[in-house]
Amino acid sequence: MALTIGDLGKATGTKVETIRYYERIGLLPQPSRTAGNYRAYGEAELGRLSFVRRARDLGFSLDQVRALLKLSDDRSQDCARVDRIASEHLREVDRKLADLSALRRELKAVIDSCNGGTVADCRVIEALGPASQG
Amino acid sequence: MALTIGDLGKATGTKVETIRYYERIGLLPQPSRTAGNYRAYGEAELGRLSFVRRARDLGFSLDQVRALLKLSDDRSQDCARVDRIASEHLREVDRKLADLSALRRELKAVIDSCNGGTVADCRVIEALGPASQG
DNA sequence: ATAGGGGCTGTAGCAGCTACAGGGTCAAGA
DNA sequence: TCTTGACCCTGTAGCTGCTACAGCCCCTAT
Repeated sequence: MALTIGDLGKATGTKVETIRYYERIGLLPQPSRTAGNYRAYGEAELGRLSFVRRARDLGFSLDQVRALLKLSDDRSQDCARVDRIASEHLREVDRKLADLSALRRELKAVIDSCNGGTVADCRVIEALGPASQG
Repeated sequence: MALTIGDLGKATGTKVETIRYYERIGLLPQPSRTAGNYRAYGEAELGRLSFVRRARDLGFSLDQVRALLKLSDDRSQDCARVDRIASEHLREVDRKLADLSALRRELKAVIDSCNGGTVADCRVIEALGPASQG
């Protein structure tokens, strides 16, 4: 019935080392141990790790995940605090998207300017050079 | 005429520690030194660091920058190799953009589902939970 | 002479893992 | 029963790309 760390990893798509890492930094509680000192997990731990994985997949930082876990542990708390964390994360994602697409535009322009001679005439190298800072 | 490391940093918008770091990892050559063991930079180094900065701003990894620098040093090389590095980077950027906007969509959906009760009814927490994996 | 603002080296820290080394444990097969 | 091999354990070091010290030296101005 109890899951080994390997089982838990397979069930959640998490590497064993990562699970131990999460435990070490206090994101996951220390599980009980078998006689042979193996970690033994149950449904609760599976749920918690799934939560962590899902939040990580949505791009939350480990600190944010920690905060979300804490909030989710106290079911009577105001949902607004959860919303605040998520919304701030969304704003950050939007910032990253904007930055990345600006970068993409610029990179594309540099690449497109290349007409394929030697490096001496290469627009990519030239675009990176000090003379073309502006 | 020679620039100190601080001058070079100001001229390129790079922190002094970062310049020393680039030197340590071999991205910048070791500059000559003054009698008092200060690094002394000239125009060449300024150009090289500007190149690095610009490439970094375009999201190239340090390894990619290293490769680009090597290519740009040999002006007779085929431009195609430069293009290949840049194009691969572009593809990577496109992948990241796609991932990030998928993530954004999902995150937005989770947030929008919140109607603001307690955590017990919070859709955000629920969406993160193990029951909603699919 | 001294105070400050730089410079120098070397090392440790950040996120978020990942990858060992060097051992112990456990179930299955010969 | 013994042994093989897959798994588990701890602890530590590595990855990217910096950043931030500590503890020192140098140079200029007053």
